[in-house]
Amino acid sequence: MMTDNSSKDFFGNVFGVVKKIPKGKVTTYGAIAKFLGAGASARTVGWALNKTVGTDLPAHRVVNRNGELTGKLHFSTPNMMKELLLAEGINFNNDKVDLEKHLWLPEID
DNA sequence: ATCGTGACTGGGA
DNA sequence: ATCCCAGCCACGA
Repeated sequence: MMTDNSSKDFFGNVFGVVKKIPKGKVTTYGAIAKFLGAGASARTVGWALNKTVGTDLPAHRVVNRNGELTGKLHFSTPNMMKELLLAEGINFNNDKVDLEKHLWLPEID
């Protein structure tokens, strides 16, 4: 439930969605932004996730539209993000996530 | 209050 | 195919 600070701030919404990403799946910034109604504020989504680093939020499951681990440099180590995804059974196409297989879209719970 | 920045996206050259 | 440019929203100073 979103009785917490969720749905109050854009950040809260992002956190809630990211937490709902199933294991072995990934989503894109644009998908989250669009789900929140912002649509074009995909940049703000990533920026919000920047604050989530060090929290329980699986930010490593969020990639850009091309499936690239754009935020890998924001993690503790650049290789951690890919390692985490690999550990979840996500397939990689070179250094990009196979969105066709693992793309997950947020939905109203 | 204004200005600048950003883990993005889409379209054009 | 790749590279560059402009637009978009939210937050910090």
